[in-house]
Amino acid sequence: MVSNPGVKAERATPQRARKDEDKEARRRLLLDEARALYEATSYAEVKMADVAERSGLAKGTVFLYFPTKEALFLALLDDLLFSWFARLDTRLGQPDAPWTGPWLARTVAESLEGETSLTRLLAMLQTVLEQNVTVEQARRFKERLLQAMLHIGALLESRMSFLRPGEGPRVLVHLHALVTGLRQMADVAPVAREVLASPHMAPLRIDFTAELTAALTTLLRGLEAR
Amino acid sequence: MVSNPGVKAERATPQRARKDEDKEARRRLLLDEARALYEATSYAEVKMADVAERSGLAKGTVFLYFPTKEALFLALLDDLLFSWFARLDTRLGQPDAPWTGPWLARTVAESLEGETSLTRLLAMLQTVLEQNVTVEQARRFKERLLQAMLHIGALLESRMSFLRPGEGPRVLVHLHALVTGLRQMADVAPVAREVLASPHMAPLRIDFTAELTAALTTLLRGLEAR
DNA sequence: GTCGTCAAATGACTGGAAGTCAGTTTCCCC
DNA sequence: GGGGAAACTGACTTCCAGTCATTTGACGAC
Repeated sequence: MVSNPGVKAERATPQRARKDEDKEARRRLLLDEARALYEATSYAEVKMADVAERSGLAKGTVFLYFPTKEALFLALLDDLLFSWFARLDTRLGQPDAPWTGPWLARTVAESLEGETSLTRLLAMLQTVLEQNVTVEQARRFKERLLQAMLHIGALLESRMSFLRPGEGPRVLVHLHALVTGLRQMADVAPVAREVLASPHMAPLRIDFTAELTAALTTLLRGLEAR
Repeated sequence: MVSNPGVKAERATPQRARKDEDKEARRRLLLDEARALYEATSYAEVKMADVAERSGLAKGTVFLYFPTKEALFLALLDDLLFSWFARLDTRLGQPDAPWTGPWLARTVAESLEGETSLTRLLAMLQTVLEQNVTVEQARRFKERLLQAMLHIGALLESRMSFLRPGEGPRVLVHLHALVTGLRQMADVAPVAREVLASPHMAPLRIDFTAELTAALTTLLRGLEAR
């Protein structure tokens, strides 16, 4: 790779990332390429060598930035999850928000609409991603997750009067469970997709957004009706 | 392995399983050993070679009974799931059953109490187990799952008057989602267990049975309160 | 400008597990 | 008791995550 002397590259990352800034850019590049591959296939089908190739780097280099494949994908999940939390936070902050159960359910479900990568990764968090990762990385992730859940949980409690103290985060735990579980059922392996195509299988075909909205609405109604 | 001529073995499986009956016994043996290993460790840590060794067979033999590791564990899940369905069915058939929401929630949650293997496997169904399995095996599994859900779903509808037509199976879908999601959160990787031990992490520590009972009760109350 | 240094990058190599298959052995039936 | 079908075996292949000795480019010192 030879730099072109005629054109002044605009903040192109050099061949060697020495500054923290460039390292960060390289890290991002790897996450983006990993995500692109993951969206096109599945976790098992994404090879570290492919991530490297797409990024224009050698395989060994990927392992300088992420010690294991699981660490790479946990970092990706981290990224997607907390940027989603931030977006949800913004949406919930709208001044004209009605704060009814159905509204909240719809808002949450819709905010997860294009977030397939996020919810798919979330469904693998404990069974796959946390299996081969340093305690430190796991801690940082859980710590941030806790922060976010306490923050949003407190917001829920302050706005929805039927929630008792401590129930905000709890609702989020149930939400997390529903998201994880419904994504599993909705986002089905190619093999199973074929199987589910036949008409009588309809009850097992899940529309993620619709089902999440329904379940969450019901759950909130159940809390309100005590 | 030499058979002892002095003792007449009681229905011992011969070295070669030629009768269907003996093949079935061998299949069971493999499933049991796989389960034992899985309960002691995790999916990734169970090696096909270990399953073979524990069963007193060669590695190649395991692959005569199950074409892939995923197929072996999907068969195990199949076993556990449908025997659980049968037990649940029995429990629900008790003549003195009160058929209230909280009762149903408790009954279901309690029936899943010692079933950690079942729920752990369920949480991996789509993300891992269906990834490397024949269409045929996937079809048989889904087909049986559908049967069971329609059966139990119909039972729920007939006993709980607030359920509208078609909502029985739907409740089961949400139940499945909750089970899957809560098991993920409750049954945590060793790394994460250490992380979650600190006191301020309490909101992220989940008691599976308690949380499932709570969520399911709320969900049913929400349906009743329409 | 160029030279020395050192961290970044490389890619051939290792280890380990799933899955294969040609050869071996058992046991059923004639 | 012997012939043959098929169950079983385990060395071998393949594939991929992860390693590490070596190479190379960026940058500061002069």
